[in-house]
Amino acid sequence: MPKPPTITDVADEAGVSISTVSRHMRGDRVRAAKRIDRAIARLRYRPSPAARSLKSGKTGAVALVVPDVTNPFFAAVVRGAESITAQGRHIIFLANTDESDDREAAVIEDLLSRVDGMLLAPASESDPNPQRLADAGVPTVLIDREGPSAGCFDVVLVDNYGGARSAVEHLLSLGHERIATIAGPVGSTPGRLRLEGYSATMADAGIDPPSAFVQPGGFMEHGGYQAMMQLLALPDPPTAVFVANNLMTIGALRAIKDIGVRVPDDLSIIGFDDHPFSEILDPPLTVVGRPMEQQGALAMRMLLSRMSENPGRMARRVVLDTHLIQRASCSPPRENPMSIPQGARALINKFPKHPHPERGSPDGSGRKRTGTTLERRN
Amino acid sequence: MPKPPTITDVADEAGVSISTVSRHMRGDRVRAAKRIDRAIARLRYRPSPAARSLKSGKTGAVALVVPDVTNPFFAAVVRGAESITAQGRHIIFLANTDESDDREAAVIEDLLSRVDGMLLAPASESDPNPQRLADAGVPTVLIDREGPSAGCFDVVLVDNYGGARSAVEHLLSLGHERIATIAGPVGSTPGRLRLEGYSATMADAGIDPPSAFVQPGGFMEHGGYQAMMQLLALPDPPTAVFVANNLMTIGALRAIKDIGVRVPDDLSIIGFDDHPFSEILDPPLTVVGRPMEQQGALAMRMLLSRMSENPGRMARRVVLDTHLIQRASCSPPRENPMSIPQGARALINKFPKHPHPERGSPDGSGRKRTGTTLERRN
DNA sequence: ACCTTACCTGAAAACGGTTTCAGAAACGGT
DNA sequence: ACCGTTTCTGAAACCGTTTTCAGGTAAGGT
Repeated sequence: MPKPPTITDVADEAGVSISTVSRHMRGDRVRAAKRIDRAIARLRYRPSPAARSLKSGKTGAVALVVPDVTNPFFAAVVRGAESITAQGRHIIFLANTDESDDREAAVIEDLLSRVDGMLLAPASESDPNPQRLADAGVPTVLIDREGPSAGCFDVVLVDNYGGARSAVEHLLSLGHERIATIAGPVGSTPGRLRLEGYSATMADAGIDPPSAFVQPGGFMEHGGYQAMMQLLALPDPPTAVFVANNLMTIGALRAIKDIGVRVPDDLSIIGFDDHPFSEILDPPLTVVGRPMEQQGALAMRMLLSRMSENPGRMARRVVLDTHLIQRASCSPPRENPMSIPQGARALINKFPKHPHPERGSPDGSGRKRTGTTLERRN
Repeated sequence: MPKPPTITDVADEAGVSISTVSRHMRGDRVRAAKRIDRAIARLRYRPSPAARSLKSGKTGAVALVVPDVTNPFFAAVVRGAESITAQGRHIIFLANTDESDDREAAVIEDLLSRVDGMLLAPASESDPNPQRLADAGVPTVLIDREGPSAGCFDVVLVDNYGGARSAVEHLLSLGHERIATIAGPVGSTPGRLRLEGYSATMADAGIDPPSAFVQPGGFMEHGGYQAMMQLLALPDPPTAVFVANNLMTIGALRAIKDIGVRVPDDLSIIGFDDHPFSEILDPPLTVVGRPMEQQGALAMRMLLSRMSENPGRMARRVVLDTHLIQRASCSPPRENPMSIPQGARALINKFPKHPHPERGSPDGSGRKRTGTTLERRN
């Protein structure tokens, strides 16, 4: 374990002072340039980031704080952000917050003094953490979600409202009226806006959906599962469902599969966020798509510019467009109301309002659909 | 932008020397403890990581270098690793290498002096980078892939060979003989071992598959797509395919869907690595599963212990078990050879051996299946 | 030769902590 | 009251850079 060489070693080797070496590294013209380069190469010298940032106050690092890297959307954001820093001289700290304000506070506290800037997807809109960052003077760009002090931060959003609207309008145009939604937490920007988009579009169409048609799913897979179960258990179930995020869509589709409902014959489904798998589902899933990697890349670009430019500049607010990707999970509603198989109804009733702890046992994964006896119901 | 308080400010405020403050922070008994705490709270003092690591030589950070966070497997690994450090006093640098040795070298060079340890999934087995880390004295744990100097590094693998074997044995037990595989790069540990598992199991069964039954897919989605196209174009196509990773499986399924082959009637499919979507595919996908988050968590635990314990300890090599998750994408082979629809054959021929640059145009995602009459429903 | 200007250089002072060292204060036993 | 311990303390050195400052040297004009 030979200790790494310092600038002093290089200076000695090259027969100059450390100041000269330092200047050479910075790019200044220096007489001994060649000798210094040789010394650096021979010694395999790398300047110490710690010493450097102690002196300069800059760390050369950027933090990226997201609720969950496992969510393909945030994975894409990470990738997009990373693709920008990769070319420049910044590296990325990554942290998960598990959608918790407290965890987020802890994470931020940790990262605060280690970075020159931060990309943050706040857990909720009431989250006080962005303000904390502002107080500490850390340049910050919010991703996908707005904070409580909206307007004070750079932020990169997508048109959640418009996306939801286009989804619901698509369903309306197919002739659906009994349209339900599985919504995210209203405390988060996407959760709130996608729900508002749904509600407004329904209202515009002159439809006042029953309150049970808005099911909270918490942006989690099992929440989507439960929510869909609730919808299917309704005496008068919807003919179409707009599921407001990718994870919940998986859960909802699992529920649909468990019950044996046919898509799109019995029920039309439209999700939010595309995924490679969406295309190979049967039927291929219609979704609201958005430029995910671009969202991350753009946010990182904005952060870098905010870090280098005048920091007092007005906050920028970018809203990216969504686009409807029509596949085959939506069709006109059937004339007769959908029928839920007998055995399935028992299964539905096993999932009442209260959240269940986790996804079922590992073995449950192989479960085949239940019986197929049909029972009319309205 | 009030400059953050330093230890000197705290010392002044508390009326002691900086040494005393420093000792108090470290946990030593100190008379002025209470006053110091008050000063710290009042000033919102946070010690500077830069100064700290300059003196101590420790950074409190750990690097996690993976080929691609967008791959659900690595996303899970990140999450697992993160769940371990979250409790302790380390934070994570994340970097993608895009499966390139060169990019990896650059990334590592950057990270080298900023971390106390590194978790690395090397791009290839001939990758010289782990050795570079060893030379630099950075504690390193390899994830999922072994380096050239196997045995010199701690490493957390899964039983790739056994997993592949169980997949192929499953197909054999169903009566298949014409079993093909879509393999990863043989230069990588999982690619090589999963292929070896396939080959050995076939040999044990007394079967010598034609060489065209081993299609390289490069662990990428479009590679899996092409590979499956190749297999389907064979005059005598396989009755079952073992796809050696998750991304390639998506591509393979897209190809299958595009051509209109029925699973499992025409072709049995088994993938490697489970995914929430696998369960809701039609038919649900049979896969070789493995504990992904645990793999990341375990690797991180090993790294932390290696960093704290005697660094000269023998390298540990952990191999985690895989498990077969039987769903519905495999069945006994049909008696008559599968028939490829006429129109589809033209499509197949559009994808010859040479790799195509990227996944088709963004708009291609909405493509409906080509004109075949094969409609399937159960 | 001499002075100016333009470069380039090395010594030294930061940056904000940790750690060593020697000494001061408190303590306990006689 | 004295001495030997133990516990606590502040001054100062150090970690590896960057940056300021005051020269020093070479080039250019007279």
